[in-house]
Amino acid sequence: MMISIEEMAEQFKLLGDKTRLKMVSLLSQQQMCVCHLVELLQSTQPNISQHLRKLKDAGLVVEERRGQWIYYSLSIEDKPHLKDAIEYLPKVGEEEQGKINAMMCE
Amino acid sequence: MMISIEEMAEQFKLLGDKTRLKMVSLLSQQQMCVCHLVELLQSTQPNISQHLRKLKDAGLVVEERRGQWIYYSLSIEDKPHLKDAIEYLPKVGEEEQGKINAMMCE
DNA sequence: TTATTATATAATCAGATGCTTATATAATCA
DNA sequence: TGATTATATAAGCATCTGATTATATAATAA
Repeated sequence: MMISIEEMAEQFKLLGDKTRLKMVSLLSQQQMCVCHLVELLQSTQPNISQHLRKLKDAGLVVEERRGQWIYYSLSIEDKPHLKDAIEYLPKVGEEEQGKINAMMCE
Repeated sequence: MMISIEEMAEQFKLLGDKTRLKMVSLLSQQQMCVCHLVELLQSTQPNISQHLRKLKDAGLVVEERRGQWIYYSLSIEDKPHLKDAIEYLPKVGEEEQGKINAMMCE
């Protein structure tokens, strides 16, 4: 089934917010829980949760609970139009990557 | 110069509206003047003009006057992240293509 | 010149959007 | 059990956005 132009517009709209696009960029490198995104994006937990909800409703991310934490990961294997675009997103800098590594090892 | 994530978000936001995405889809096949888009999208002239203005401000389209008409065409050769995504846009159907051909020959 | 056609711009407005604050739910720990 | 931690949801609000209507500008035709 071919994707409709309306559905594609909805997906682009989700990427059209810099907070969400940054989230997608981070999740394209590795799965993360909400608290990781809150810290990396210097935002609030409800704000990140609400953005994740929108991404999840559109099928762009999937969640997986592990104890208290819920890990989110990108789900775009079946969305080539997004996959290509996301590959052009700037990668995180060294400093930020350091923060990510530190968080992931805790 | 690498494109920033903010700039990419701005561009995705422009594609995140179904009227504009349809315009981009049509312009990806051939250049058109405002009146063509108005007819094909069954919209009003000011509405189409204002969407074109936003696309132009972001550098996604360029204009070229020919007499009374101003032809717009897509300008994404230098934007690979958009180019790939746009190639996945559904192509117009036979009926619509017929309308386009008829308009272009007048 | 005046009338017509094509396009742009401005003003308005209803509805959508993103963020904050407060609260609820769920898992874990003591 | 109660306390803590992680996450989700709901309400409120200021801002943004897309569409309409009215008007302005520019090119062409009579």
